This record gives sequence, structure tokens and C-alpha cells, in this order.
Amino acid sequence: MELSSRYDPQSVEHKWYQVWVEGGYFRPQGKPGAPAFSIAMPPPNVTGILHVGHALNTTWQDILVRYHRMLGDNTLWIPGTDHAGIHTQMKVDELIRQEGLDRRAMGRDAFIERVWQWKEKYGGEILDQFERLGASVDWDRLRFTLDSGLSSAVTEVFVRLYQEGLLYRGHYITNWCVSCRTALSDIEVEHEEESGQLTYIVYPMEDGEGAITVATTRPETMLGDTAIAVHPDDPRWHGYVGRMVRLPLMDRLIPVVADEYVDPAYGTGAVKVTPAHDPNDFAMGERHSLEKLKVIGDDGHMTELAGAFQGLERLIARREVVLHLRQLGRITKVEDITHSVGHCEKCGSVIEPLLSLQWFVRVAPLAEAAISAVTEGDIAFVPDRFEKIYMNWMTNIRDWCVSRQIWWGHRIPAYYCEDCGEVAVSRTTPHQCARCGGKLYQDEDVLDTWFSSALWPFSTLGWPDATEDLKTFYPTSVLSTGYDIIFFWVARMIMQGLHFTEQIPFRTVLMHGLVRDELGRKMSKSLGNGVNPMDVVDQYGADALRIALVLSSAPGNDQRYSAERVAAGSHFANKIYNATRFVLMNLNGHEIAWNGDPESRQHPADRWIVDRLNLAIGSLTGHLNRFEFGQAARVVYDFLWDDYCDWYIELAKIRLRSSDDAEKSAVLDTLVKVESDALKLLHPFMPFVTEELWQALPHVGASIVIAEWPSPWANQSFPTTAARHFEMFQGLVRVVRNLRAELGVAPAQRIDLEIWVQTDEVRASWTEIKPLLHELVKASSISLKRFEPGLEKPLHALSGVTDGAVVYVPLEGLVDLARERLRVEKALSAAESELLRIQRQLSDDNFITRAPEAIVSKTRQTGETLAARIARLQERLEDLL
RNA sequence: GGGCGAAUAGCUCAGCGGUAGAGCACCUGCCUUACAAGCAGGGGGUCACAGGUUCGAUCCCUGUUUCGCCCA
Repeated sequence: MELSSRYDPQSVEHKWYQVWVEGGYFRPQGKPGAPAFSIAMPPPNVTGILHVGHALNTTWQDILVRYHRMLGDNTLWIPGTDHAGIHTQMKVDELIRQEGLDRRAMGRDAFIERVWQWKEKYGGEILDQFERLGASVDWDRLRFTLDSGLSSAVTEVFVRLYQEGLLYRGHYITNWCVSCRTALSDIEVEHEEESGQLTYIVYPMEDGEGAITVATTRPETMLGDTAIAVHPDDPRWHGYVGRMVRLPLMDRLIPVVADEYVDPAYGTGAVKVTPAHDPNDFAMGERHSLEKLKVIGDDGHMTELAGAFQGLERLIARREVVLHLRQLGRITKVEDITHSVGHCEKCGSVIEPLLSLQWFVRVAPLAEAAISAVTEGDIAFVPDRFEKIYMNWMTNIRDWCVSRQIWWGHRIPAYYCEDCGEVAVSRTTPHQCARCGGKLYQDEDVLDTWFSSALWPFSTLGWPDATEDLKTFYPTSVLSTGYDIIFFWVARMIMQGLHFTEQIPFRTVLMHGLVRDELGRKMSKSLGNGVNPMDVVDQYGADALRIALVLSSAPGNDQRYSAERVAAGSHFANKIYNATRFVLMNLNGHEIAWNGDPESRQHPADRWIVDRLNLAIGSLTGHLNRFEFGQAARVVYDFLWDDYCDWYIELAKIRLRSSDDAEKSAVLDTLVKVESDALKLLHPFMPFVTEELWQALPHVGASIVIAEWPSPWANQSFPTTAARHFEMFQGLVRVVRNLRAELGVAPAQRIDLEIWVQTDEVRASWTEIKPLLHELVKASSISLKRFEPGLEKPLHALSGVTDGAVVYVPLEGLVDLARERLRVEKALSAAESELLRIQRQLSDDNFITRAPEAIVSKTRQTGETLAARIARLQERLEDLL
């Protein structure tokens, strides 16, 4: 069979995902008694397409899930999507507008019908993209936040919170988006520093004696002022409290009140009070029983209460108000300032704080348990610094406005009596008012999307029913998500989970950072700098994208997307593909002795590569357990490329030419078994190429997906000194290659070598590998001698000093003595200065007594090695003089 | 105003109480039948700055500077 020398991910990735799904490998299938491992995938918007951040998070979760599946855990990864209320509604709104239709004209039911149609058509797109990334989710358990099961969980929670007094409806100042025409929660408002103007307005006293100047950044709200407030202890305003002020433009009388809230140090010490348009003013309004006049309407235009300004858009009204006040001489100063302005997270328009009737969750009681779950260590954040951010928010938490004035979402299960105004909150639709028998109508609003996402870890498992899944997989093991939604999602899941299931929703919160563009900017639609992961997959393959993202990620840190790294990832896939091709070309029907005696691997190279593999297995597994995916990936990347390809295969090439069949068998067995284990280690990171190659190699089992995670090979007989001897051998090869390069010896030209070895052990070990050395450094003859005084040195030779040996390359007439002397002098002075440092350390009593014994002896050993090296170099230098 | 993060090779980034690594870029030589998406060899870093702790600091602590983020 002729295999292409280039790996083509396109032809490979497609087929395996189908095989995996058809094989049912992604369904939980742990052996009886196996520990459960479960993750509920953060549900992306149905409206959305995958961005690179999703690709990173999906890769991280897939690594964990595939690793635990291979460990034999009962592993479940639940996929799903989120209905994304405002976002989706905006999108479909836009769509029907292009058709010349209008949501309000078409009516609620017809519109919702359209959104469902739209969801059915496009909502699956993002799920297809998870497939293309290789996400090993259980599709049989696919969930959507508006599924009937998840919806009944929402109703259940709403009803119970209401019954427990943790949910209330009331008139309060909410963050209102005049463009989305809905209320938003506090955290859906993004604050930005902007330049604005502070306008000083003079309010004359009713009696004409004196005046009060106040400053505001929103002059149009003065139309709704119902008081002026000053601090009770402010001597400047003592005579004013209790008197009336004539509100300019409106010609209304409003009182001067005293309130502790006012900061006398700020501005004039007097503030205007607009209870319907400012949260602090609202509170003052409550304290002083002030009227709440709503002068800006839900549409952002002035209401009839704004008098002559009625109907004007709020910003136009602002200009008009200032203009009129100026004409009246009521403006004393306009100051340019920089201040923080709230914007709608979804559409970017300036938030209007205004009075409206909304549902709120009383969060403080829920937060208590959520705080102690983290302080007690039941839930851990990775990295742990995010714990502080979580805690800070939790301890200063404010009530959560959960009603949204849109149609797409979970409609609030509250019913109001047309006759007596009685409120009924109910799991089922009540037919008449329980109090007066009057007709009921349901609340028009829907719930904040995050209200349903907060239930995700248990609603996806069947809650409120006590399902098998819930028993088996809840609490979930890990929640992997971006640090940007700690408040939106993580905190709320913890609160709701603890309250309703009396258990934590997950044990570990794993945070990834933002994936930025190549210039370090946040990817955004408006900048047009977003990278579509599917384009990357098309070009390089999913494996390349995955390994690139993982290799450049560290928990909680932002990273830049790098096309270069993705290319490097695809080169790596190609590398191991070709290594496999080499193995396959050499197998020739060789039967792998899967249960062969490990002691048969007597050759130092075999024993070394197994030793390296064992080390890799240990350290990679440790990194995975600590969620250090980047470091874990690096371990197997380096093992495969450096140890397996660059050394072991190169040695294998030579050994496979041997006429000794037992030797060849040992090499082939080791090649296949070592690579097979390495592929398993790599599988969580690069699932497609590892499956392809594992299947191509001799293997046992149906799929690498359900193969057993490697554990260190039982061959423990490989002593560390032997490993050290092999590493010294590698050093020797490098030194000789370096000599060849410096001398400019033609690649094909063979050279003679004379090697003086320091000890008998090393000599014995190297004698065994000497035949390989011939090929690795292209030598014609090699003389391996035990170093002893009086040994006659070859003249006219270039020399190299390596740990444990000196190597001479006799090259009559080719050696430039002056240049050679320079080279040796340079090496000598480097070695001497290092030895000096080591000696200083070793002669320091403090170091000897206080440093750990292992470090001291290691330092001693380094000193000895250096001293030996220096002795060789000095001798060499004398010879050259 | 409070909090957090980052500062390491030309670029992008890992890492770490025992004087530093990768990818890409660069220089030299190789199309050596697994791989030129490759191989071999090489150059390049007082680990932002100033103190402190320590036998020993790039790593821990304090402060400073620059950049970024979150909260108010």
C-alpha cells in the first residue's frame, strides 16, 4: 500500500467522527463501580456560530472527557444550546423587518412561531461545528434551554422562589435599554469612560430669596425633579431645608430636603432629585415620600409629563432643555468632564435608568451558601485567584431583575386578576382568580436567559425529577468557562444549585482566558477581526487548531490566536503521520508480541525509549490532573518529536538492517508499542490523527477512544545510570556532529574517531551501541579506549570534550591549529568560570549545611564533571602549543 | 477610588527557589527512500526597575514604571 507522504486531515477527520458516534463511544459506559465524570457544556447561543474562544473551551473539555473516558470512568459530556432571549429575538426581528413585517403587527404567537422555525433551521449549525472540532459529547442527551423538561425546571424554580419569598415584583429603577425596549440586570450594563458635560443649573427659591445651584450630566431629567436635597449638616444650606424651590421650565414647586446621602464635599453640596430616573434619587424619594415623575418613556422619548418637551428623543430633549434654560439665564456653567456611562451589553445604546415594574430575585439569602461552598473548599476555582473576584461580587450582591420585556423565552408563570389585581404564581395555568373568581391574564414578560442557564447543570440531567442521570452524574465534575461570565453564570449556578439540589453543581470551576486576535485585540464583529475556527479547520484540520490553542494557553490567561502555531500543529500531525508510515513500511507482516517479556528489551536504545515513555506518562498524567493542558501537551509533543522520531527511529533504521531477527523483532515491537502508547497520550489533544494512526498500526481494541490510558511499563529494571549513559552517548553524538560541521566535512565523507572514555561502565555501555555511532556520525573507524595516564594522543586531530569522554578526529593536514587552539581556549574558559561558581558554592558552609542534600550532591557531581572536563581541555591545549 | 493580571530570545508565548525553554524568524550545511510541513549544526536573553527574605531569586515579599482587565 502506497501512502502519501503528506498527512491530509480533510480525508481523515470526517470519517472517524461518524465511527465514534455509531460505536456509541461517547455514551457513558464505565464499568460497574467506576467513578463518574461529567461536564455540562456551557451552552452557546442557538443563534451563534462558533468562535475561537468556544474552540478553546471545547478542546479543554474534550481533553478532560477523553482522558477520563480512557481512565475507565463513567464519563458524560452533555451538549446543548441556549435560547439567548434578547439576542435571538433581535436577529429574527431584523429578518422579518427585511420581509417588511413587524413583530408587533404580527402578534406574539406568530412571531414565536417564526423564531422556532428559525431555530430549527439554523440552531443546529453550531452543533455541527462541535462535531467538526471532535467534541466527544453524548448527542443522545442534547439539551436546549427551552425544551419542555428544562422549561418545567424554570417554572418550578420560579414558583418555589416566590413561595419562599425570594422573588418579588415591584416598581424600582431598572437599567432600561430604549433600543431593545427591555429591562436589564445590573451586570448586563457595560460602563465606559466618556467625555460629557456637567451643567450647572440655578433653581430659584419660591420666595425669591436666594437660589440653589445643582449640577447634572443629564439636564433633561430636571423636568422630572421632585426635590432638591442637601446634607443635613451642611452649614451652607441650613436656612434652605424645608423651603420650596421653583423648578425652571416646568414652573413647579419642589421642596428642599435634608438627606444623609448627599455628599457635601461634592460640587455645590446640593443635588437635584429625580426619583423616577436615578436609583439613588429613587431611594431618597422613598425616604421623603416624593412624587416619582417619569419624564422619559420606554422608547427613549419624553413623556407627557415633560410638558413642552413631550415627544422629543432624549438627547434632543437634552439640547432643548439646556437651550431654554440658557435663555432663561438659569445656566451658570457648563463643564467638560469624563464620566462613566452605562451601555447595553447587547446593542451598545446608552442605558436609561428608569422606573418600571419588574420581577426581582432576592439574592442575598442565596448568596450565603454560595459563599461558604467556596470558602469551605467544596468548589475550587482554577486558577484560584478567581475565587477573590467571585467572593467580592457575592458579598456585595444586589437583587437580580429577572423579567425581560421580550417574547422569546420562558414566559413568567405569574397571573394577575383583571378585577381585584390578585397575583397568582403557579406551575399550571389557573382558570380564575382564587380570591374573587375574576378573569386572569398571564404576565407578558419572559425571564432573563441566565435565569434558565443558572439551572443548567441539573436541569439538563432531568431535575426536578429524581432521574438516574441526576443520581449518577450530579454534582458534575468540572465547569469549564471563560472568566468573563463568572457573575452572569457561574455564581448564579452555584446559588441555584445549592438552593434547589442542596448540593454543589460542580466541584471545579476551570477558567480560560480570552482568545484575542494576532495583534492582541479583542475579537469583535465591529472590528471584523474575528477568526472563524471552521475556516481554520478547513485549512489545517481540527487537530492542528486544537493543539495550537492548547499549547499557547494557560488557565485564566488571555492568549493571542496565532495562525503560525496552527501551522506548527499541522506540521506535528504530519510528523507523526510520517513516523507511522516508517513503522508500517518496516513491519512486513511482523507479529507484535503484545504480552512479550519486557526483560527482552536488552538493547540500551529500547530501554532508554521505554524509560522516556514512562517519564512522559507520569508527568503528562500529573499535568492533566492539575488542569495544566498546555504543559501536558508539550510533554507528549516533545516525546514524540525529539525522543521517538529524532532518536529512536533514527537508531531503529540502523538496527533494522541487522541480520539478527530477534533484534529486528525487538525493534519493531518497541516501535509499535511505544508509539501506540504515545498516541494514546496524545489522543485527548488530537483525537482524529491519533485514531487514524492507531488504527493503521497493529492494535488491540475497536477504537483509541475507548482504549485504556497508558500506565508506566512494568520494566523497572532500567537503572538511572543506564539512562544517564545513553544521554552521555547522545552528547557524544552531538559533539562529533558539531566537530564535523565546524570543520566543514562533507556530509558523505566518513571520518575516523578515537574516543577516550572516563570509566569502564560507560565504556561497556557505549561498546554495545558503537555500531550505531558509526552511522549517526558517519564514522569509518571508531576506537573506544578507557582513558588512562600516558595514553598516547593522536596528533593533528580535532578534539571535542563531552561528559565522560574526549573524542579525537584525526584529520591529517586539515586541522587549523590556531583556530583549534582558540576553540579549546574558549571552551576552557567557559568551563573554568562555571567551575569557579560551583566551587564558591561548595566552599560555603551555609550552602553545605542548609541546602538540601540532593542539591549539594548534585552540585558536587557537576563540579567533578567540570573538573574532569577542564583537565581534558588543558591537556588538549598543551598538545596544541 | 478598590482589586486583578501581564512585563522572559527579533516576534508570539510557556516555565520555574538550584543562573532559562518552545514555535516562528535568523545563520551554515544537507532533497541522508518516514517526513523539505523535513534533518543536522549554530547565533541570540544582567527573565521591566529598585529594595528585601534566603545558603541561593527570573521565580517568594515590598515598592516603582508601563500596558491590559474587572468592580465602584
